[in-house]
Amino acid sequence: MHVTLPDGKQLDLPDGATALDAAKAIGPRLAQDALAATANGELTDLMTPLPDGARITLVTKKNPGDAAALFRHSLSHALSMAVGEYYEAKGFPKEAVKRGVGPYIENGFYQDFDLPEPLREEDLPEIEKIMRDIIGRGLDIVRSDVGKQKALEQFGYDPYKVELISELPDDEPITFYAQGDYVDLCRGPHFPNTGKLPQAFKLMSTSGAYWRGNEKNPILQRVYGVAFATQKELDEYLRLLEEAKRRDHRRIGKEMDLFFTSEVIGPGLPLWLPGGATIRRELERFVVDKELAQGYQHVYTPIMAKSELYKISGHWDHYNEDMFPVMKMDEEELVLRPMNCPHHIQIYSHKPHSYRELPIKIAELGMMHRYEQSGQLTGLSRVREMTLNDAHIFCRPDQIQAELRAAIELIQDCYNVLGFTGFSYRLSLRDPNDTEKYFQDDEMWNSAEAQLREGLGKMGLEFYESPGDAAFYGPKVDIQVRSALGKDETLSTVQLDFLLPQKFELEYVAEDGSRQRPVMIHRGLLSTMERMTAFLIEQTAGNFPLWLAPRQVAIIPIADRHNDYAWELRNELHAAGLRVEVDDSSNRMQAKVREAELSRIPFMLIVGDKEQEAREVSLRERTAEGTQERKGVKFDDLKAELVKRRDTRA
RNA sequence: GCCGAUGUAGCUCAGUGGUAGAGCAACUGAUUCGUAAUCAGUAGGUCGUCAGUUCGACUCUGACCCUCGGCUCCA
Repeated sequence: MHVTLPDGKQLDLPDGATALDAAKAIGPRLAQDALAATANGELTDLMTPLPDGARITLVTKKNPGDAAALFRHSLSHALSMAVGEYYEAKGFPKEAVKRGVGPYIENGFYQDFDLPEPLREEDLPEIEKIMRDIIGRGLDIVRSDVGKQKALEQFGYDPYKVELISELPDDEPITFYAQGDYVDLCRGPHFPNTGKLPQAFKLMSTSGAYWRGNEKNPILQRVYGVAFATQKELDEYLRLLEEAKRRDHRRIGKEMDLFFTSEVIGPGLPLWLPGGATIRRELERFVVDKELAQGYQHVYTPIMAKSELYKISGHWDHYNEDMFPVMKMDEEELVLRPMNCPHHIQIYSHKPHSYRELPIKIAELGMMHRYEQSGQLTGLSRVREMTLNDAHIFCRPDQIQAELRAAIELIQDCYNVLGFTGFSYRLSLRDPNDTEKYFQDDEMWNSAEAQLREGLGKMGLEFYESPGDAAFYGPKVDIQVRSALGKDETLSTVQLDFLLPQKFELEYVAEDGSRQRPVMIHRGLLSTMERMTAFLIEQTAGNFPLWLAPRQVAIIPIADRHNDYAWELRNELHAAGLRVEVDDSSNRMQAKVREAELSRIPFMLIVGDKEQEAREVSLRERTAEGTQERKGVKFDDLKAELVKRRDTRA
């Protein structure tokens, strides 16, 4: 056989040769340095026979390519081996430790175990020590092929391995990887020797995980680790985690007195304190004004309805279990609404409509309730009562494209003001094989999906398709916004729906007097007020722009004799609608500055003798670049500037 | 919901069976100060809830509740 090297040279090798053989043929130095290889662009290891005629490259420290995937995977084996030794040292037989899967993941790896006694977090440093020892031992990682029968015998004690092996084809050899006396079923690829694994890893946490992700299966204990090629990268990653903690909206929400939950009121039911309520009110004003300007009509509809309504819409079939249980009143069954659309549909069908009226855009800050699983609740981002910035556009089929464009442009416009720059468009389609989730009407789906694709194309937007992410009633354009921590979150969505108008038999009178069926576009802009607020807190780390800041201006008199002047300025700013306070405590000015900084108040007006005399202030402003000081600023100019900044939401 | 961890003053946390402590915040007094902490004093807790063990429980046991991490990456 032969292989082709990156420089185009051909290398003749004996049949069944591995990448290590190839490296040896090139030179002993390379054979020493090689960590892995690629064959025809795919990552493989040094122990696996190469396909004849493959184009190969060798992975080394200097040419690492995707080596991280390999060493993370090999580290999960080291973890697996270490846990085995840990329990053996405790006196358990080797067979007492059973193993689920142990793949590499983004930034690291995990391994699932079924253990004779649970592993606690404080055991992790000890396990980590054994792992480092295993690396130190410099064990060769050896690949071997075994027949299915023999594999079943070897792992007879481990029901999970037996299950996995049983599902493999009978006639193909089954691959094992061994290091020292530890052997595991694995398709690889792996590093050639434990001694080449990086030491820049850390075991992070343990948790429960169902065998094969199915909650009907037994629960295994999962150990998570992170791993990088260099200590520097690991440190950087750990720093990022610290940063995430620092920005966590639950932490900042507490520090800034924005919201809380009460055990007496119930989990997932947040209470908005005055500060959080201010942010929310500003956001609501902002978005409602935008919508009104775009021809949306705002309504209020009840937060409950007869369960019958959701049976018609189809929500009942799909989300029954995620709704609060029905309340029986007299002869009626009521539910808290999990969605606003059926209510807006009632508004539409309240009276007949002419084609001339369309599009009709019904909007609401609509409160909804969903019975989220208790383990899913988090701060403001996953709650059981939420207010959705929701709208439903009822239009003629010939208006779809214009309405799609208008909806997406409105979203872009709002993102611009909110300072969201990193976002992408996801076209969420149905999974045609999932007959359970999606209503069955190929023609309707094809047509709706084609309309969305056309709309995105016409706007020249880049997008990616995601089958299986559509709503049960139709496909959608989801706008994924990159969070401060680099995770994509779906905030806005535009969904095309031919189904609900049919289910509720919606109509309009066409030009020729015939009855026609309108199309619905479901449009979420700012998501729920809860989620958007959480997102903004993390985005800004609590350092809100002036218009959103719960506390906008702090006036700091240097000594008591400046208090009157401070209050005079405060009253003027307050009259101009700014959220302003005077710190007339007996603290020293430095302490007052510190208090205002810690409270994340964007503007501090410091006033002493000089300022008072000239009706000036000394300004300390928090900017993206850091603290900025401006001395001798005319108060009237500053007031105009603040009002302007607030009004333009700059 | 499931696995694991956690719960002590408003906040951050200490306290390994003998009636609970610190710093910050609060309150009182003194201080009047030029861009991130002035000093002194006072007050503040049915130690998540309920039961049990014990002469005695914040501490040990059990149940429940809240919160946190995970259950999405599949040999």
